[in-house]
Amino acid sequence: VVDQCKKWNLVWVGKNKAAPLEPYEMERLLGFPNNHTRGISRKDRYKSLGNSFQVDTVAYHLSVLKPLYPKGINVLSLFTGIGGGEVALHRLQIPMKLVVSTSSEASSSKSKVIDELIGMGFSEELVIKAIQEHGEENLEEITNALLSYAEAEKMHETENEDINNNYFSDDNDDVNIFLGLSSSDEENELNSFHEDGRLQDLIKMGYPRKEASIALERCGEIASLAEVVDFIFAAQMARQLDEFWAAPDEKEQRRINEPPPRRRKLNTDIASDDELIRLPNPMIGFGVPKEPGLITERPVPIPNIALGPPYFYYENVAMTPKGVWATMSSHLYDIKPEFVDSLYFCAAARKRGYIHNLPIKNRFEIQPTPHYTIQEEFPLTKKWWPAWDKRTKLNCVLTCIASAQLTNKIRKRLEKHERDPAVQKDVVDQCKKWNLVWVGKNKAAPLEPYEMERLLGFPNNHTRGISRKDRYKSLGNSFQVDTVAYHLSVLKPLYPKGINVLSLFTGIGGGEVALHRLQIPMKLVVSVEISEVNRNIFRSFWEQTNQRGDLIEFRDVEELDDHKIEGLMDQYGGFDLVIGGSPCNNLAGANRVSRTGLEGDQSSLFYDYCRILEAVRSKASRMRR
DNA sequence: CACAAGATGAATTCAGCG
DNA sequence: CGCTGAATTCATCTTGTG
Repeated sequence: VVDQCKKWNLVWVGKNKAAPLEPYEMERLLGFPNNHTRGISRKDRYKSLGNSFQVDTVAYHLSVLKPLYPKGINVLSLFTGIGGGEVALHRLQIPMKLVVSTSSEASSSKSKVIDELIGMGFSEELVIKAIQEHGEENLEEITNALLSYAEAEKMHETENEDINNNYFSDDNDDVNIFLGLSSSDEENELNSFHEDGRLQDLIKMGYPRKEASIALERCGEIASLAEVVDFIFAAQMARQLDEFWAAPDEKEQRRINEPPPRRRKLNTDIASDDELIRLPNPMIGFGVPKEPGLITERPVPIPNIALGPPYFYYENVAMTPKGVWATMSSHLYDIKPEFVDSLYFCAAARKRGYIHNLPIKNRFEIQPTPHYTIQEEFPLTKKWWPAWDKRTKLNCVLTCIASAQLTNKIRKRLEKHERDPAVQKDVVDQCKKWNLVWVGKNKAAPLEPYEMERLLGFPNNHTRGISRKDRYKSLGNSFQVDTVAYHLSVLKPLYPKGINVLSLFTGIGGGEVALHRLQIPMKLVVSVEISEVNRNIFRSFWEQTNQRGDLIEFRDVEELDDHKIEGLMDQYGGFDLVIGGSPCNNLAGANRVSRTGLEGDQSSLFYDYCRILEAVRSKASRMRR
């Protein structure tokens, strides 16, 4: 195994889980700023990074230039690549008055060269001006033009200061003052990225050790100190607000679940009127933290037959074909679904319906809470976010992402017509459609898997070790952990000693992660999941978090017949929670091919959820007798 | 075989308005 | 109440490449 690890340069990212480096990790190893190569295909990122300088080494050699050229240097950069030399000079704080860059890769490097010119030490206005005057095709003329500009540029030397300091993180002015560190100290600080170091600093700054270490765990090791501080601060704010909302006034609560007091028009549809379930607006279910409209009693009480325990929790997409939720509700004891949009819990929308028989009083959030806006969740994007892109929330995380070509197209369009409102609107539309974030000048890129993990409330690297495509698919199909945890939080006081969980369609274990983060011990988890990669991820999580309970895995819901269920319940004393979200393939709006409704090939597995739930409930009632 | 890229709309909701 | 346009959406399939 070690031989293989050496051969392929693997690192250990989980129990028995060795994975190749991610592009952003290579960037760090080679001394590049975060996201330096982002916006091109993964393959190209590896290729470019593999062909690049190690910045610290080169910088060591180049450092002798610093006293020689206090006012800056002119650079002719051959075979520039991703600009390792320029990055080295930049980090040495040697001003680059001029960079003329050439590259042997003609086709793909043109815009890359332009990016270098802009990103490294050159005034962006000048580069844009040169491009506009000479067309982006003619590299020679552009560089000539820049040469002549350079003369004029000599006058104001210190102009470029604000382009600097995009290393590793965001605008950390506040933290800087707070820590009382000089900027060079801080750079070393951030550069070392030592976990203990960051923890020590946080404690020194007066944060409780536990809070600090939770925040570190949640933010992940690539987060800067500033990000972590931000995170803790937001969590503290959230707690205060939580206390504020803990005593809700019972008056203004009627606008929640489908209030229409009068009958609608006479209508001959088969499944209309009572059958038709309308989505609430705003989609806050029985209430969400930090928003008005919290209620503590269900408007429609749970039928006696469905009262828990055992409790159950069913989830699926909110926007289904018509009548689907009415059908699902009718098969789940006529309980009205609770529709919640996860944008009230994190920085991304996720409209989902939940049918459950849990109490809804005294819910609480898990700490620390995620950030509520894109720019706070991903501070690195703040620097590049155009003023005309008004988004503060992302759209729903799906199973597919945009190609790197789209990033390229967007950049080229913006380099030409940055100020054209029509182009801006078109770009924003594309960004919304593909859920892009700004990671560089004119550079809008899709989210990385680890960023999706953060958005959805999973620990860093939760899905690591499988192919990128599978990571996106598994994450797109998952719960938003904070949302689910908010609903499940009522179980905590009920089961201080832990619970037995039957987890259907486990996926990557969103429900279990929620329980884990609620610190509700899981004495037993019986998990059913068809996909092998997902089972591996979940088992990894189980081992990594040192769970003491038993984990029993099944592949298919078909395997779980009444006999097996009763056997398990006899052996372990029954289940306390049945949790799962059945496949949404045939219900989801993004499906152009087989959106065939609840009776579709995969989505019809909903009926297996019902069958198994009923088996569990009837056995439980017999066990009580 | 794995993966990246590209092509492939419709169902549903909602705000706004007459 | 009906209309219109805009916005959103836990995706699938084929093809080319290495």
